[in-house]
Amino acid sequence: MIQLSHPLPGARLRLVRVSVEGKSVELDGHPTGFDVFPDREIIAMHVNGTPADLARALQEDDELEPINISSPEGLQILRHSVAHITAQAVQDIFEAKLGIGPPIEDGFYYDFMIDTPLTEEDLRKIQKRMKEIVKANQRFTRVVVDESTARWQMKNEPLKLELLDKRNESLDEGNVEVDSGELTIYQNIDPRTGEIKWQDLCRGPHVPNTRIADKGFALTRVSAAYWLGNQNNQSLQRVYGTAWPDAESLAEYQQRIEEAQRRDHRRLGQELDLFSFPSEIGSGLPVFHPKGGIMRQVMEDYSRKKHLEAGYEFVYSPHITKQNLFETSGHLQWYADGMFPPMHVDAEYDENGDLKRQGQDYYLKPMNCPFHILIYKSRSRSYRELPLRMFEFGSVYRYEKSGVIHGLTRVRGMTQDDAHLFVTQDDLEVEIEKVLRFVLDLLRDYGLEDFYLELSTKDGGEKFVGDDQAWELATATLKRVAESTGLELVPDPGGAAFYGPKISVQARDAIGRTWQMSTIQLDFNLPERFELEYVGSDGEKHRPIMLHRALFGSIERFFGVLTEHYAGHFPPWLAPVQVVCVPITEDQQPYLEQFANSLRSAGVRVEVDSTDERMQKKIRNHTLAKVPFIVIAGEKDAEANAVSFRFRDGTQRNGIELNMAAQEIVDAIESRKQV
RNA sequence: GCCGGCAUGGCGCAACUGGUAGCGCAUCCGACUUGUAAUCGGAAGGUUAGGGGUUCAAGUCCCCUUGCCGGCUCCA
Repeated sequence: MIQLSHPLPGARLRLVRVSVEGKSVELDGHPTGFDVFPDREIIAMHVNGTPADLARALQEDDELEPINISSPEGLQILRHSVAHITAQAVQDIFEAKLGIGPPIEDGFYYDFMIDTPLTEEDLRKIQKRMKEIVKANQRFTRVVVDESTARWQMKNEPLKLELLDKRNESLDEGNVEVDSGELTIYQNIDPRTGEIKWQDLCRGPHVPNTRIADKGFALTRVSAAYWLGNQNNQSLQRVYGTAWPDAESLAEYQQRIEEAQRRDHRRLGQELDLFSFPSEIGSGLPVFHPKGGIMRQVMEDYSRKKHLEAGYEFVYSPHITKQNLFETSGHLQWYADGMFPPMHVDAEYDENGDLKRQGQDYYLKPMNCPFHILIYKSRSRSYRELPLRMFEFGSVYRYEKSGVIHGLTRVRGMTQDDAHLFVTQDDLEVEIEKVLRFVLDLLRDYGLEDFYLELSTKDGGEKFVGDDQAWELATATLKRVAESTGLELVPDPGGAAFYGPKISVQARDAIGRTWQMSTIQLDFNLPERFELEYVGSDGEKHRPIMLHRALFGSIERFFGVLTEHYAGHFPPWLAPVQVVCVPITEDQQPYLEQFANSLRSAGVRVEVDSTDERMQKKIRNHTLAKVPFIVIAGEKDAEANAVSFRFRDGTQRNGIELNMAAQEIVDAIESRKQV
């Protein structure tokens, strides 16, 4: 047993026995968490499993666990507290009403109702004020209130009053302001005067004082956000910030952001001359330049080869079709908003302007599935030919809302590496398993290694086709297959499309960001709508099950993801230019030309830099262009029948014999390894 | 779609409160011929995204359109 406080001799004691991290402790007087956790790194605690402020008075038999500022929960509390400081600063400077201010990944935000939008300069002012508040070391103080007191205290905060109204209706769990338990207000109190500087309706807990935020925070941006995330509600000003236990962690975070910016595929696409978005063409419609073009070709060719090996058949379909097809498929009912408007053709009018011939509407296709279905339906099918796997690099067009278009990751015109599989109920599980393994293997070949799976299931609601039993069976099958991979499986209840559950493959890139890649989607809907059939061994007609499967999602998006994953340092097999030869003087040019020719005949993408730049400049140019192999030869190399390698990271290897050099380059390309 | 910001030679940027558009890189020409990240000199290149307006005068102020950026909402 540990005695934490030392009572005066002879004083009468009121002893409180609590358990601290499983150890029994006796405390005297009116102890709080501060008595148990004096360490400055401990900013809050769990009391009987519930997070609480350190200032909370301890009760007999309380079980206490510390919350360290650097733990995930501690960081959330810190960030939430800094959100309060932000709000106080904003209200000190502007006439603003409070929205909500929760912690988010790596930071927090706070929403405000404010007449004039905030600017970058305002952000600096707010941050300056925040520093003053931090310095003043205000105490976060929790006050339990009843509803009428809360309403009185928040009488000038219309949005908070709205939250109190909502509390009486139904409350979302995880709401940081109020929950269905007791109502609390957090007051920021000046430690010298005891004056209440600011207060907010809030569930807490919070750090003990503003000083704890110290040097580890920064406001990052302002933007608009809808009140309660509903686009029918008013638009608020959202201030984003980040907060960390110390200045070093903040700097580290800021470096991480900079690193992500350096990797931004939009920037690298420009710098490396891979692709562009000519505004003349239209928003979200990329063109691939020769360097990006060859990369795409390599990516696609490799994918084709693998699909062929895995028993897929290649099909082709047009980019537009008559309206009727998308009526049958249901796309026009469900997704008309996301489709480009129709083009009306073939209508003819006489000289009076009267209709002579009925025209019709054609649509750009947003999906390939109806076309593949028509191929399936082109003749009757036997169970013997199932599973039937149709693959197409299918170009689709979706009318994405203007505000969501983003580089190559969200476009209006894209090419899906799309496959549709028609399977019997009996083959379903085996086939899903095959598809999932195929997908993971192929992604690994492109250099992504770290995956987890997400299982999107239906969650009540009416917007679903197919009977419950079919859903349950399909969901269970997907789950079994997903689990068999041994990868982490994250449930996504309610995430299913209306026509079927799905597994999606999420990949983590080189700097730990996750991207949704492939989806494997079950479809109960389309086989029904198109009345797909096959003849079984029993001679009867049966309905096949359809699987939709996009592997990269879209080539464009995958291209963008790979660009960011590799930061433009593509492995040789993908790099647009694999080798550049740099002669030290003009004299070595023919020597290197010959070497380059031998590589070229082995299929290597190689250039000889015969410009009259100095060789240092050439090395710089090709390093910046992120060419995997720079092959240098001077007089010494030529005499020795050798060349020198220089790599993107600046390392070099000199005097490599010509055949060895060529072999090494070809091997690196063929094995798809990174150099 | 919504809120805010931005748009200047191929690229990256400059031009104070309105006063006749500059720089670096890249490009082209010439000189130099060099062992691992920028040789020197010269030339050419812009109706300041497009359209309209205010003004003696607009890159700069106002309106519309297009595109981009940061978020929100959305993503079959």
